[in-house]
Amino acid sequence: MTPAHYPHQNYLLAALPAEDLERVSKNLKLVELPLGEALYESGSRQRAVYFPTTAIVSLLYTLADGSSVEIAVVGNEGVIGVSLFMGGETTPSRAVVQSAGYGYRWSGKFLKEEFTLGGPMQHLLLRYTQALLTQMAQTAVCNRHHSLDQQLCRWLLLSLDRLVGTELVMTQELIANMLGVRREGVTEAAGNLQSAGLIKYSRGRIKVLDRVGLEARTCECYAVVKKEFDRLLPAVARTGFQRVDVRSSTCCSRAGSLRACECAHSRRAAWPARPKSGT
Amino acid sequence: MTPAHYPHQNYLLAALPAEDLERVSKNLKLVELPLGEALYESGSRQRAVYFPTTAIVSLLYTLADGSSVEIAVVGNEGVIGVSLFMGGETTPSRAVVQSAGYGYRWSGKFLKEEFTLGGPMQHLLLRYTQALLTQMAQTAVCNRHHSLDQQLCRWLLLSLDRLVGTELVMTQELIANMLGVRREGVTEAAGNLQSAGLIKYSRGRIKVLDRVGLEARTCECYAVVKKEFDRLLPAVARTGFQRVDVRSSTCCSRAGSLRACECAHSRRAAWPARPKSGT
DNA sequence: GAATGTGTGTACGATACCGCACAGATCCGT
DNA sequence: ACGGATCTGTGCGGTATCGTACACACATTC
Repeated sequence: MTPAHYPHQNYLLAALPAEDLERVSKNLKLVELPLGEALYESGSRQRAVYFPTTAIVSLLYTLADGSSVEIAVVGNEGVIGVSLFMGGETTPSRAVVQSAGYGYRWSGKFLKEEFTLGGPMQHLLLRYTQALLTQMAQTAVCNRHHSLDQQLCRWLLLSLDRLVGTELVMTQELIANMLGVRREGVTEAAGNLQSAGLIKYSRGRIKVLDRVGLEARTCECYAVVKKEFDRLLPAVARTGFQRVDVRSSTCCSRAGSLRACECAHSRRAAWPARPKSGT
Repeated sequence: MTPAHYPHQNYLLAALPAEDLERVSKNLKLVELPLGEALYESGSRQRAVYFPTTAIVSLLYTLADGSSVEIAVVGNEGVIGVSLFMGGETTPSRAVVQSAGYGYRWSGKFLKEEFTLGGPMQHLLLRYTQALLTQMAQTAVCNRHHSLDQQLCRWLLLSLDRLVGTELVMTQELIANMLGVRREGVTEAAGNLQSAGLIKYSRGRIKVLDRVGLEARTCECYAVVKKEFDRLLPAVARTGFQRVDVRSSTCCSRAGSLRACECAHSRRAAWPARPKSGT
């Protein structure tokens, strides 16, 4: 069971028109992204962008005292390294693989060439960046106003949306680093969710039992971010999917939204894994 | 004493090469931006971008329960309405004038035309957007990790950098809304700063007495954001200033950085008002 | 100079999270 | 089976901020 890899497992790449994807694909290189690997460090010059397919990457900021906070999370809906096309070349934050998997590496040289064409790729990258902007803004909001319980729900949902299945491999210690809180705080919050029957925790594995329950318990921040991603990057199923070997069946063709169907034939219908229930 | 207004009072516009600024200026419209005016509301379609000259604008997010948080602050170093060229047209946040003044309005139609040219204006707008990204990220960090005292210092400094002079007109109530805390909390924090001799407070007027002291007392977030703005938008003095009636004197010509000189001839050397002392 | 409104200072219990310390539980290599 | 490492649970005092309530200071108007 060695799963095949395709560029269109990343939604941004999948959203490209056929000819653009073909041109771009020539320079994409499939890379493994092991847990903990840093795709770039604070202030270091970035040489390439990464389009995750099965990996999840956190954008982290590390403070002078060593503590850290997650600024945003990127999975197969996005790209790591926006500063390359935004023009800054570096950022003060780091990008660390939070969940091991694969992704496509695209050299900065080719990226910039493609970007200056002003075509669909530029358009997609900029819209994605706006979505990222929203995610960061909402992280700021959430950090200020919401309880750790709520933030943990939000974080679980954001991760879940970028994964296959309902299990995440992640210690409480790591989650604490992401959320910028104590490990004990996460233990307590996770305990609350577990008693409520929403998740099942065991030594670095979190099984989500009741996604709808999580959505009910989280703050508005999750929905705001998700809605904005859906709004800004809606064209995926229309433009990309049907051309590359995923047959357009009824459930998929009606998409017009990043929201994927849950039917079995889709190699990755993970982001988002399900329609949002509440709002 | 009616001060004259020029597009190049905004640093982004000032950074444009002569011919570009000339072309762009034709469609710029000077507008007054009174305190409290909303340049756009959450989710509403934006029709134009604004380049503040003397006004300061806050990007605010308002929660379902009515409380609000400032996501970022924009003055004469930037532009309001990035979603217009990023492609989203709207954002979940609002833009509210925090300090009355003037700015230039640029219709979305002309903006998009100019943007697609891929020239200096596109370049500048994207780099500015990256700086904005950093500011938002750092706001998230700060909200998580730093004390209200520190955050107030950061906020005062960010505002001060975008103003002429050392006095801000702003009630504690409003500051509390920006920082997303109670008004009483601001009273206490401001009291601390006042006892320390750093500021003087009186009924909606804050006079900054010791800027260096504020910088010493604030968290690293301020310096990170400022440094990133300086790094991303350094070319102002080189490209823009010398052509438009500000003579390039020794102190200004060596700039190569947004950091303006403090000599008297500069119409607005307010952002940043002074070299940062610490770090 | 009295009345009203707006802005600021203070007080006090409640609470969420912190920092630390340590115990129990599970996993892994030998 | 054992020992060590890693992960999770719990307890406790400390602290920053919250929510609420209210008194005071200053400005404007009549």
